[in-house]
Amino acid sequence: MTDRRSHTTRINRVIDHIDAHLAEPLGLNALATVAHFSPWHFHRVFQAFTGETLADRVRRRRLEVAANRPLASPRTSTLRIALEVGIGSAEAFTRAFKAHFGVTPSAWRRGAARTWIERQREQLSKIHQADRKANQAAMNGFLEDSELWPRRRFQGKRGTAMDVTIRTLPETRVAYMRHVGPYGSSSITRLWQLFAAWCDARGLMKPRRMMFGISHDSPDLTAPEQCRYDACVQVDPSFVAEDEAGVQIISGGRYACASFTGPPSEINGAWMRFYCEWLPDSRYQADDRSSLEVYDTDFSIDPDTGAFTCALCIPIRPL
DNA sequence: CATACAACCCGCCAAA
DNA sequence: GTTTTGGCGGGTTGTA
Repeated sequence: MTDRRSHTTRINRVIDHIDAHLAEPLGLNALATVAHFSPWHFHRVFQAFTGETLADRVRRRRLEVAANRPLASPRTSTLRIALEVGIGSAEAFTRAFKAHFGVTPSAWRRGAARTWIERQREQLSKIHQADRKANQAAMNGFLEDSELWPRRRFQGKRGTAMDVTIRTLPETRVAYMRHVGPYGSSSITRLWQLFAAWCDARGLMKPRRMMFGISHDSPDLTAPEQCRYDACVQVDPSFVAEDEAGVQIISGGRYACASFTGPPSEINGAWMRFYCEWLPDSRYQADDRSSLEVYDTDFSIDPDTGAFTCALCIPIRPL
């Protein structure tokens, strides 16, 4: 139990390291070094913690990133894509890809991706359906329990046309607690509740700080149970990671930002509209950095509806 | 926490 | 020319 928590930071560091160094060799020995475990012990701990083997994890991430790429730039060869994500040959790529997604990379490009994505979205909406009550309950619990957030009533202004601005966000050091599971579910509300208490105990709530929600995975490609979400608070360089929470750097750079106002149950729909309606018609494409929810220092919650305002930010580069 | 061993997978050559 | 499949040796991985 406490064992599990003391390992959380080290395992998460490895997981983040994998994503940040996909193109490089990621063998057991190298990653065990990152985690400060002996290779043998590390293998066991990692598997117990994540449910998948280290090599499986590395391969899965490489394939997911690769699968995302040809959608944006169909011109680059599959070999090049394979090399960019750290798979050493076209043959290995084809085989691994087919084993994971059920189709060859070229078939994926010619439309198979669509059906995969639709299946993912169906799956997720079923999860949301089943989770509706729990989500409501979590929100109520959150509102009753927490005096940490300022209250403010929002007038009934529903989101109509989303206005999007391109912003350059600074690199930001944050402390975070991670949840792995379907996006938009009640667990994430509970994560924030937990995280707010954790922050408050360390004086990170009283003078308000920038806070962030990070979505590391694309819910269209990654299985719902494997999607990572981090609740984050900005911290000074002197702040060190503690058991339950790690420290990471949010990449700066260009983001497309849309304002969202509403209860947590609606944020997933807003993300979908942003990605499906705005992004394809824009002059930008998403890059490999993670999507962010940005909660400004004037953050507040409507005590009746649970509505709040935040910015949804997609990392972008020009087409 | 270590060793030892079998299975698996990557990387390479060839070819459809 | 690019992508996929098959076969194969050898290194890595997973587990007893």
